[in-house]
Amino acid sequence: MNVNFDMKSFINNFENSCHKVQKKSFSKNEVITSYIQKRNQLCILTSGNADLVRYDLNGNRTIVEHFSQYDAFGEVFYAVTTNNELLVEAREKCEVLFYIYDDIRNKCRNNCKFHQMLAEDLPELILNKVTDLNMRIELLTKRSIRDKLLGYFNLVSSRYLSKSFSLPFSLTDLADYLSVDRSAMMRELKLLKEDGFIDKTGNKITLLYE
Amino acid sequence: MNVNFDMKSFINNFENSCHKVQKKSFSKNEVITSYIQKRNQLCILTSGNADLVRYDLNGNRTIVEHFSQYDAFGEVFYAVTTNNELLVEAREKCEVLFYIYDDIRNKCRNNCKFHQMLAEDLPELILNKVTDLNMRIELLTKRSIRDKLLGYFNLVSSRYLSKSFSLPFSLTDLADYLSVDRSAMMRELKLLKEDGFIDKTGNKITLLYE
DNA sequence: AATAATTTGTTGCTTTTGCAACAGAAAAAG
DNA sequence: CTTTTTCTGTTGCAAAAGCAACAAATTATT
Repeated sequence: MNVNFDMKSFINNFENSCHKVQKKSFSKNEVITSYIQKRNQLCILTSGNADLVRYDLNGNRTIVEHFSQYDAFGEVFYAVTTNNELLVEAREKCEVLFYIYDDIRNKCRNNCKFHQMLAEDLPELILNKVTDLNMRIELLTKRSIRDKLLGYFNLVSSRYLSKSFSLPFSLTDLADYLSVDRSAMMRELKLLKEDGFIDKTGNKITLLYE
Repeated sequence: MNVNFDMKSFINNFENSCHKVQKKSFSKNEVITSYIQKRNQLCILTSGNADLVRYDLNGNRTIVEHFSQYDAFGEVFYAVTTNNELLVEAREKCEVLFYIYDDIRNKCRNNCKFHQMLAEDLPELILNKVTDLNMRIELLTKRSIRDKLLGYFNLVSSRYLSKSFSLPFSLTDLADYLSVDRSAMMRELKLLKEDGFIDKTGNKITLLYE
């Protein structure tokens, strides 16, 4: 199974091959889409970055997923079971392809290349999503803020193949992503520094262990 | 998109159409499979129930997923990124179909009905898995034990279409599933009773709100 | 360049959660 | 049927996390 599905070349080759696919631009903090109603929509972020965010009744914000270039999102990947608000918000200027589907598995009526390829590669696309979700679950099941932070840093570190990296979002957002209190997280970051596990300057982290 | 993929009739119709598919039995507490090595394996639980369990370095046990009849599992659904032990353990006597694949998207070399159908329905199967994972994430992002319990009870309640239901696993296991300390969870269950939110006799729960 | 808005960093206090330990109930094994 | 094992329910205490509030720094906006 090809786990290295190349969204970039897919987009470049087929983006314009179907007139049903719409491209839209969003500026910072705009809502790209919501998962409240049932929309048969698959979205691909072609530039910028965005978050899938949930606001619960207590006013807590959770960053459910973070999207960067060529990530796919939409209700295809998320059968809505909750009564909470689920929004995709642009973190910066974003370009997004919207693909409205009839039946995700079949080609669209126009029989265009875009849909044909997408239908073919969808299982893989979804499997990648599953991998992300599983990593997220692994993080969230860690019992302490310290373990969540270290778990997250390890992930980012192995993704960038480096012990030094910049966080893809602000510390405020990181707390919402790890689902912990921001000030408690800041305290733990300080302790991690004091205990010699990490170095931290702004949002640049260096892992000092292993 | 047909979200009601019927695994039961799929199994009944095609189980014996491919000699590559193996059926094995397991007794309570036996390890059905592990996710340590890369095995090209998709498993379907045809009877009994089992858990995907992770043991971390601190000795904490987490129930990552709970499987009952006709649930599918295996590394297809879980690109292993962790260095922790990931096991599927039988909770009771289980029967499991093992399907070793070459390429999940293509038919097997024998061109049998089983693989043909499975390849066709796989996207749907995976989407169901994604839904489960998202529900799990929603539970885990809740900030307190109380909210995790209520969130979980709501899920089970809506699945059984009843305010009264038996928990699918023991309270010890529930704590490992919600990723919280058992005694703290027991305390919170008692408080939920005292505060009139739930009724509880053994592992039978009744929701008293709404 | 000046002002407004957001994010970071910090702290004291409160609440929640985890840990350890144990007795009784229930379930499994012999 | 008896013994052993696991699970439930409970508690006191310790540790961790959440909350609230604020100043300083950074980043956007006009």
